[in-house]
Amino acid sequence: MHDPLVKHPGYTLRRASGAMTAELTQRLAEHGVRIVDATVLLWISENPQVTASALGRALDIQRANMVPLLKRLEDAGLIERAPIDGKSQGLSLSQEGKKRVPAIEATIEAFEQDLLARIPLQHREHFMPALDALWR
Amino acid sequence: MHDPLVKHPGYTLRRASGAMTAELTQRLAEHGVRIVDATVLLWISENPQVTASALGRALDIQRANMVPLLKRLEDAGLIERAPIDGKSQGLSLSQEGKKRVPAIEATIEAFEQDLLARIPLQHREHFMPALDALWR
DNA sequence: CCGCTATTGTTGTTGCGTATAACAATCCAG
DNA sequence: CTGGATTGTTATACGCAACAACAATAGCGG
Repeated sequence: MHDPLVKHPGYTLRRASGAMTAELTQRLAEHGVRIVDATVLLWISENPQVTASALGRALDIQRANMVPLLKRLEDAGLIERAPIDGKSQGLSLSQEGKKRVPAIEATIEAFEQDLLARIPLQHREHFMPALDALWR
Repeated sequence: MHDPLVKHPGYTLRRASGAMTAELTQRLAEHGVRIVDATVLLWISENPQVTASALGRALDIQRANMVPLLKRLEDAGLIERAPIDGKSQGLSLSQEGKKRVPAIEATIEAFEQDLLARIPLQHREHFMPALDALWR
């Protein structure tokens, strides 16, 4: 069977991304969070009192899609909202959030390490710069 | 605003993949096909009389999800099915399909070129091998 | 040749991520 | 003070992938 896609960086990029996403999803499931959740939690952890809009802009998530996401994290008791003014609200980790985020962060960190480790040494250092060039 | 994700290859991979996917989606929309459609069309073009199951295995698409996909391509008059035996059917491009696939292929090829061109020269040759290591 | 297992195509349903349009309330700059 | 921009929110839709189940058929071992 002849494979017309082997040499296509676009297709390969999508496949690699899918595979990695699936694996990280599974690893994070043990903490009861999705990838997006973890990403948001990390961001809030590093930037307390961010606004939902600013968070969405930073992670390229539509304001509208932020709503159920944050509600989920709030219902899980991981984040808290505090009104900044009449229309904005600052997001921060709850006590429970602060307790659980480190483990989530460690999981992600371990994943990133494993990911890099799979790339042959001579290509490894070129990986991030190449990817960065594609969207930044 | 501090960004805790800059150095994460996993996150960057997902972002880059998303950005590229969005762009290719838009380019292919002018031909009235989605990315998956185009991928399937190319594969059928290179492997006439493939079976739906084999196609699914090659592209990692569930047999079940193949159904609406192929129906869409058939309704669009791009592919044809011919029974091989009582339970399998061979897929091939229709006349219309053969007429339109080259333009689709050219679009993809141009996209892949543009994608590679965005990667700084010194990293470019390392891109595919690195990606391949992540899922093959 | 028969029977059992594997395969094929299909249906239905679900989840996740993302996109768009619209709206009320609020902020802010001129 | 007013008008335009911003914020959070609702509702809705699309694209892709996943799972379970099923009938029909193929193909192999005995």
